[in-house]
Amino acid sequence: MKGIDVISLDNLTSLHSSPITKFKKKQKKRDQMNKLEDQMALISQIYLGGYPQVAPQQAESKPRLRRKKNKGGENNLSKTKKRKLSQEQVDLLEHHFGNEHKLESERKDRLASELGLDPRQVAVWFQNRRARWKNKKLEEEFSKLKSDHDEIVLEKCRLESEVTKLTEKLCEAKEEIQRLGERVDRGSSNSPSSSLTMEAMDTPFLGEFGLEGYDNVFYIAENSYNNIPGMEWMNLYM
DNA sequence: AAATACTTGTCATTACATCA
DNA sequence: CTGATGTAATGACAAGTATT
Repeated sequence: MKGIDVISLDNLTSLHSSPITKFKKKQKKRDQMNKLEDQMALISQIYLGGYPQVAPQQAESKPRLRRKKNKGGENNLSKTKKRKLSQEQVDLLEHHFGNEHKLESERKDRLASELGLDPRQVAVWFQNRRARWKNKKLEEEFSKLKSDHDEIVLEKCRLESEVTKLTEKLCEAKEEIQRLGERVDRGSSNSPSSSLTMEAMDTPFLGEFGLEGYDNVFYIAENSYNNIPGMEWMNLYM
């Protein structure tokens, strides 16, 4: 039953166009009804035998049979014949698809008669072509996202190794500060008033670890080093 | 305004054609 | 012959619009 709906609807839809006046629409409606009557005749013909809905050019080659939902099964007469479009037909369709992916019914009819195909075939071709185009776009989008992702993962690895290196450097710096502190403490054990403070350590000290110009880095509120991972030790000197 | 009918598009699926 | 692949065709459904 559905197949028949499609057949009759097809000829109705082939007459439809979106932006047209009401008058034209009414006229088209009348034409549609006339066509529908023709279709009813065609449908009864189909029911009586065969499926003669074949485009002019295809008529003498292979008759197209109507497809049945139940595959195989009781009657083998209902086997669909699918006809491959010729290269010229495909080329022209591709050309039109390149210009515009949507197919207005006027263009569909024009193309169909130009190609010697059923308007329904042209519509179906465009539908399938749009689906293929969409798939291709999705694939392209996917591969682009994937390469972006791979790039980001690489960058993450790079940053992680940099963090590791800097952490190591920081440990070394801590140890060095510790050593210096102990040395100063030992040397000045007789004069407690001159213990080592951050004030006493100016840029040349920082420069020892390649931190020239980073004086401001240490302009942090008292005790706030607790909030910085790996910097808690700084509070010892604040 | 609501119900109904119709059109058209998308999506998933089926079935045929072709090729390795 | 057979399985994989491409694609024409089908059917279900949704959304938009016209009609009653």
